[in-house]
Amino acid sequence: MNRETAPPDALTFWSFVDYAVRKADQELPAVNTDAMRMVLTLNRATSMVIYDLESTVHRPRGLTWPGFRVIFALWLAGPMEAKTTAEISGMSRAALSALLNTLERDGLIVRARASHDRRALQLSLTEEGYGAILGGFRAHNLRESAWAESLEPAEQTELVRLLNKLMAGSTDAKAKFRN
Amino acid sequence: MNRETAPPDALTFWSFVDYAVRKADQELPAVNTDAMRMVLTLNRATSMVIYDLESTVHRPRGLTWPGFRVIFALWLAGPMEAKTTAEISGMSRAALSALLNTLERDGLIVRARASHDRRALQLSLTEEGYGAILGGFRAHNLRESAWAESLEPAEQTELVRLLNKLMAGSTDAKAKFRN
DNA sequence: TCCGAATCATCAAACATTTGATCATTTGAG
DNA sequence: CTCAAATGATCAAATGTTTGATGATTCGGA
Repeated sequence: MNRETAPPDALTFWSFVDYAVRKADQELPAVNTDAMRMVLTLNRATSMVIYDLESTVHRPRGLTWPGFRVIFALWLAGPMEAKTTAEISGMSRAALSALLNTLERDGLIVRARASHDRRALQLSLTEEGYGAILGGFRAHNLRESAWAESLEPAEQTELVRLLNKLMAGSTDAKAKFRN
Repeated sequence: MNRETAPPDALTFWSFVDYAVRKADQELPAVNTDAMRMVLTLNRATSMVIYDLESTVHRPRGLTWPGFRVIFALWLAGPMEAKTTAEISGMSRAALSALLNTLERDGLIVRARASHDRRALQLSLTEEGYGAILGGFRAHNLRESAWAESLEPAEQTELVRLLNKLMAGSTDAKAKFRN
């Protein structure tokens, strides 16, 4: 890797992945450039979609993206233990704990001790929380649809299949999971 | 949507997408379930990969995931203006500003005023920053490779193609971009 | 039954991100 | 040339995440 090489004239968000892969391939021995490209691209595509959804749909309605995920899970799967909520919405128990402070303060959810186990926490939506998701989900799904229209139906299916296969392989990859 | 329906016996990280899509389809009119499934799956797959890379490779070496992204960009594309760094690493100028405080304090990067425009900031890696990325990138790419092995080579290529097509469609989707 | 181990939740400190405001510098129209 | 508008960077306040520690409750083997 030549530390003095100047960047190309127009290094932009769009050209960076190609540039990075080419440069790493030239300068480093034994780089798996396909894997590098896959992870870089996956990261970027997701960031774009999430940023769009959060900034156009949820923040204007008073929810952050993580807040939406939790309310969404509670809306779909009904009252449940906090441990389950954390798992299905893909966050650590500690992160959920902090997030619940905001959601509870805003009157969207209610915390209650579980009857069968006084360590456990039972979460449920308030009327206001129910209303928040009702209002937001339509707009959310419309923007999801706009993104999905970039791909043919068969391509959408294939993308989902590939992502699921990638996730399923995490066991073989000995990937680390959240708490 | 039935607000009283109890969640299934075993609602887990793995079963949630199927459950959510089925439930929404049953209970709501006119939901685009394919788009819903695509965005949910994209989000989950990316979270898994990034969490694994951050927690097994970068945090143990003293870098956060965003910190790595910035050092990585500077390593590959050489000294550059902060504005460019923010753009290619997918963060807002304000977020980069805060992140640079940490990286500068840790002695990994140097801030300097650009000569041609005294408003602009020129970023470059220090010796220590250069060493940090040299040590970490190998491990990073090895884990990327482990993830990529879940897919056949042709599937990796196809996944990247579909993600790029998705991103390219953001213009038609009138997606909102970062600052 | 008792007590150590496991489990559930929260806390604390450090860090990163968002939006919106502010300050310094540069640009460009008149 | 002048001054308002645009641009680059930072700041401020609120929020969410991470890791590691601490409390409370339950479980399970001796």
